[in-house]
Amino acid sequence: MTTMKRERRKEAPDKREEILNAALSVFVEHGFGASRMDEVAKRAGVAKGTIYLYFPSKEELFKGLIENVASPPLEALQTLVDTSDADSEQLLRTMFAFVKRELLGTERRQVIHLILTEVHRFPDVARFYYENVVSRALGFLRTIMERGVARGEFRDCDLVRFPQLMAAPLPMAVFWSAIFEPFAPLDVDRFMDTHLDLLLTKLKVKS
Amino acid sequence: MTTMKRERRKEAPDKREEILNAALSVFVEHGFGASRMDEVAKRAGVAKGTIYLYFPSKEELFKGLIENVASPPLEALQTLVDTSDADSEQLLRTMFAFVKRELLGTERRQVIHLILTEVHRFPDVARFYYENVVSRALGFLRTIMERGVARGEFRDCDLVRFPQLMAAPLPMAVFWSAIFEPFAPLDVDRFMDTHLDLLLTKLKVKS
Amino acid sequence: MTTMKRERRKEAPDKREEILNAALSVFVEHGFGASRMDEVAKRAGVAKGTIYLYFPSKEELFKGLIENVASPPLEALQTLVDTSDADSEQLLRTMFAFVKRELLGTERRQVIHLILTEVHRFPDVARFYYENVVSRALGFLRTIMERGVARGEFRDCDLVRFPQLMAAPLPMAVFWSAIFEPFAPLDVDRFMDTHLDLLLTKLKVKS
Amino acid sequence: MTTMKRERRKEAPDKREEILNAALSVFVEHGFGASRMDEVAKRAGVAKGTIYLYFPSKEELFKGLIENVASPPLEALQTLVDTSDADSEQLLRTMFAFVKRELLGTERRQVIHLILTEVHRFPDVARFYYENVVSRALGFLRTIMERGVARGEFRDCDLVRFPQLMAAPLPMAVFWSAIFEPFAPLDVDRFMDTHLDLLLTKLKVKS
DNA sequence: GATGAATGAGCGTTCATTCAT
DNA sequence: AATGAATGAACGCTCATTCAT
Repeated sequence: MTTMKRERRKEAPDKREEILNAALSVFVEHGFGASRMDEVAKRAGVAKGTIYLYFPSKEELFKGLIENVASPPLEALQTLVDTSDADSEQLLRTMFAFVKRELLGTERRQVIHLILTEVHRFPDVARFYYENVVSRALGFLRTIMERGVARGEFRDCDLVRFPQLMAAPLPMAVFWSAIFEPFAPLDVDRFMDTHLDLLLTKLKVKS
Repeated sequence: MTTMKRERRKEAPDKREEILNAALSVFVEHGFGASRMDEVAKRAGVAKGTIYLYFPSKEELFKGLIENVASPPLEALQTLVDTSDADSEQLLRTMFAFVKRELLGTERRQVIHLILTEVHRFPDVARFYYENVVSRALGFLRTIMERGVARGEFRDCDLVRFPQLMAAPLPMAVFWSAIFEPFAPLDVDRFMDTHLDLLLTKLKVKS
Repeated sequence: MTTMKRERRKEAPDKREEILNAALSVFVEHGFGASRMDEVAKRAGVAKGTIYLYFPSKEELFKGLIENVASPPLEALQTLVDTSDADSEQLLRTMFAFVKRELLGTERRQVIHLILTEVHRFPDVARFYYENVVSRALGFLRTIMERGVARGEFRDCDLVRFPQLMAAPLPMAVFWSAIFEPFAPLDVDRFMDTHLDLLLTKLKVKS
Repeated sequence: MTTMKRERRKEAPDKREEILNAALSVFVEHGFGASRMDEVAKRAGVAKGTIYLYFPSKEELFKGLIENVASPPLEALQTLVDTSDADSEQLLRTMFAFVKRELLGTERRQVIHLILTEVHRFPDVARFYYENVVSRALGFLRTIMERGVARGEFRDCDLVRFPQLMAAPLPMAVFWSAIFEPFAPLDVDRFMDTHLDLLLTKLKVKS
């Protein structure tokens, strides 16, 4: 009856979002298969059935989670690639900085690990992830390279056909952090920098 | 009933080994969570209960299995690195050929995938793996590079400090094959060649 | 808010009736157990909660519904039996024609099926049904027969004591249609005609 | 250690049979849909999972139950029809006596009711029931009639084409017993006798 | 009265593990 | 040692019912 009666309402943090956050933490902690909807519900502060008002199944919840986590950085990258007027080297440097900061430097790193370890048993999700995330991200890399070649800033080489090679340190870093970090830490920043240097050495050499 | 006690062990084609082999194939096919002890038993040709005479639980079976599958390729690499009298570039090329043929070109690729996807749930296995497999393999790479630099064949660069970078395409290729192959195939051989070319461009440039 | 109290009831096209109609169609389609209140609400054009303003539970909704669906055909039969001046055979033929046309030839067939399959779970509905529907309908048959015997048109036989026998093809036809129709269709019209012929053969034989 | 240690073993009443009996009593009591596997297990004196060692699903358990209940009388009828050397009227009388005694006079009556009320939601089971029970039983009736006609004992009439008509009192009796028995009992024996008389009146008249 | 988001008990099914033989 | 029938806890999902608005 007082004005504070329901603190929840003040924030009204979108129940869907709450569920996604809860799912994120539970899935990251236990993996998708070992996570129980009961626990997602408990952490989200809702009843089990409520989850199913927002997501038709556990698998769709997983998809929603992927989308939720991947969208902001993808949009940011899209904007970067579309609007930057820097030269290609600078653009690539900016992109690597972004990946270090936004992907490897946040909990998103764990989500990538989650996806990579769980997705193979759900072909449906795998396809979704490929089409909505992976191919878009690789497309950005390919665009940068093709543009660099067209402008005469980059050398034309097989890297253009294998953007996966430019992205290869990402899974390595993600897995290393998730598995070996406690006893064999990796300086992810310098690791990425070294890779960037490797790429630029190739791309900038006059052929 | 008692005088036969010793002979029995001789005849048995090592039931423990049979179970481990069966487990390997089942786990590779379905992953840890989705594998059923029933199927392991069936493939091993034993009763379900028998597995529990050799391994106290499904987890221990997995651990026992995973600690036993990396030795042969490592021995081959050890020999290669120790005995080759080729120049450093040639040695690196031989090593890449070996990885393409023995790791990525066989079912071992799926074993690597299995390990990468499941090992984070077994920290002690992770440690075992790091110490006995990963650090040894990375050590080979580091050795080749250091030797190359010492001989003046390779340029001294940060790659020496990040052998993980030379190995980064391995997890990428393994995951790509396991997850996206059906709808976005990757030419793993050319993928690895391109990476090798990338490395050599860096290592061979006169600074 | 209060002066409108009476008018509301006038405008509303009897929401209770809407719900009952919706419930009838849903229950007929799926049976009691498989019917969802959600769908009843949707077909009635009301919110789920609204149903509970008119019926305290799904069971009571079903009971309210089932007690209200048998009257019109009974009134028609009542009129038929009371006013017809045809001879007894003709009256019986008219009655069978009515049953074929009005019960077996319309969706009412499915309503009968619904009642027969679900009523055993609601003993008070069963009693209501016996007293208000079944015994009345059987009474018509008995009346026709007794009158036929009294007039010397029908032979006096045990059929008079078992009007259920004259009605027995009804449940058979209803169930056959509901269960076996797709792979073993029954020509219900000729089925009923054959039964009528059977009855008349008995009733008209000079003893 | 004593000889009585496990009384269970003495009877060893076939766990599958125990489960079927339990299922019979539970399904008859609550209907198929409302029955819980938990309760079947409890009444069978086994764990829930044990049921699934014998039946792959609740629906298959239902099928097993139907088969189990229907087989013995069907075999008996088969033998009767195949081996009897009585005349057709006598054979029909024997058959009706059998139905009265073995179907309507035992718990099988309730199983028939169960099937008729539940089967329409499981097209699979419906087909199974039609093919394994209904069409066989109707086949017996048709055989008797055709044989009777061929021998000149029965009149050739539409009854031959509608054996369902000869069986029509069965669902009527089953439902009456299940629904109205408490307040309007039906003398099922005389009911069936009257029907038989009705049939014979038709079949024996010289056309 | 009317709404519909939220609830949570309930169910069929699975499968790692046990244990009497 | 070896078996495999039996166990029962666990889980994803449903849906009748409630209740704050």
